Amino acid sequence: MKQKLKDAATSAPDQISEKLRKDIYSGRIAAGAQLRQDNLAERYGVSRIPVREALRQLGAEGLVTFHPNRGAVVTSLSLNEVLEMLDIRIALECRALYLAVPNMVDADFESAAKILKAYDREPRATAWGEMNWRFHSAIYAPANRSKLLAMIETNYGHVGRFIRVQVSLAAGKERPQKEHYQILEACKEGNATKAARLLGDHISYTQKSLIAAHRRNRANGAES
Amino acid sequence: MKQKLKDAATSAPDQISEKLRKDIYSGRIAAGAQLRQDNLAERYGVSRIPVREALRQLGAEGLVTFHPNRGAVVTSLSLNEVLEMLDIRIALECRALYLAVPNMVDADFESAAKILKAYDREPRATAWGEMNWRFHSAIYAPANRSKLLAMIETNYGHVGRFIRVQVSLAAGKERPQKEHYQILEACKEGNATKAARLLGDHISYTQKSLIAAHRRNRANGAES
DNA sequence: TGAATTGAAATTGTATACCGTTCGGGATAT
DNA sequence: ATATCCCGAACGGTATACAATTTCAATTCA
Repeated sequence: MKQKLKDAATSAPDQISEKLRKDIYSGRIAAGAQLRQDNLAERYGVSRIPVREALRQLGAEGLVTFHPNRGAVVTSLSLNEVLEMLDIRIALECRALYLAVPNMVDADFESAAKILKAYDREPRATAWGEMNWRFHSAIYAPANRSKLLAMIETNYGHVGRFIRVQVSLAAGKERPQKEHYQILEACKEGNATKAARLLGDHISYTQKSLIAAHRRNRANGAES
Repeated sequence: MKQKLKDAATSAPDQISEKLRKDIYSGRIAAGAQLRQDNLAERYGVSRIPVREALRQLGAEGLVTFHPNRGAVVTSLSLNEVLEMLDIRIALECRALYLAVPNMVDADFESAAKILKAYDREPRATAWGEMNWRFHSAIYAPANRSKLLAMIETNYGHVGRFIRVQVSLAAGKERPQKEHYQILEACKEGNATKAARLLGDHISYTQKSLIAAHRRNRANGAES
């Protein structure tokens, strides 16, 4: 478990926060988990100082929450908060797509179509999340707005760990894929407004799936 | 210059980052300024450790930029980066307004109108920025999306220090105010789509003003 | 039996000390 | 005069040490 850091390529806090970010995004460190400074310091072979700085960074990104004198835990979001993050996804991604459409060339359509075809052939549900991101980021890339795209990626990663399990199994991939093809078609037509509207509906459907899944859990599982 | 921190209300890094944030937003610490850890530590009566943690937080928010082994400086944005931040403003604020309109009641219209009237009567250009924010945040509030609103506020604050000087003087307040009244009118009609469109045009006009101001500066001032 | 208490271990928070890098100025060489 | 080198001061980065707080279990008291 003890993994050394590369020396001096980037600063220690940055390396640590990057590793933690991945672990949190991927779900290897679950929501609500305590992040003990001593553990992390020993794992990365450093003192607690750079660990604390990494945690502060992640705190500012919203990935971890600080409790005064009680340390940091991986942020855990309520259903309503996840729905709000999806609202933010709608805002950012629709704008990015709207700006991207006028800049798209044939190569962009082809690479996006290629991703969708691979998606069709992919049987493993665990890989769908990655393919979904590859499609979405591919159609936003022509917007050529690095800050906007960075925000989208952060937001997407953050919300991902809460929707992967429930949605990809519950909603399957048929309907999302159909919508992906429709969005790509609107892009080919050069109709930015239509593409953005379809994308909004697409993400909004995720919101509805989440709400439905939550209602189902409430009905089946224990109360609370 | 030495200002003590309140004891233990919130953590020292949080208090320090909050003060620094205000100083940067208000322009009291200019873009590009070096943030010396010793100075800040002495000013706040603490060691460099909590100062460094505060800087890391601000770094994650994009307000300061770290140069390895050379410390932190207040982030400075190019024209294109400011324009991109305004694109993000359009994305987030149009969505917030779109979600807010269906939730608005008469009291919301009245308080927004009151802000606009006070804005009309305000002669000091330095106060316009604050009034502008009061109007904008007032019409987004009924969306009842705390995370979205927090993102909007962060983004607005961040971009503010780059546009205040040039735009408020160059564009005056006549045209923005006219647009504010039009937006409020669309809200009263309950036409969320129209309100969002007008808001997008409103912010987009800021982009155009910035570009024009930049072109003017280029023409008048020194080369580079 | 159960609630309140206390004290030690665990953990966070921060000051101090030390190491490594960067930067600027002066000496030397061309 | 200009360029290069070197050294020392200044500064950033992090390990260590210590102080403060929380936690939890054992103990005491009702």
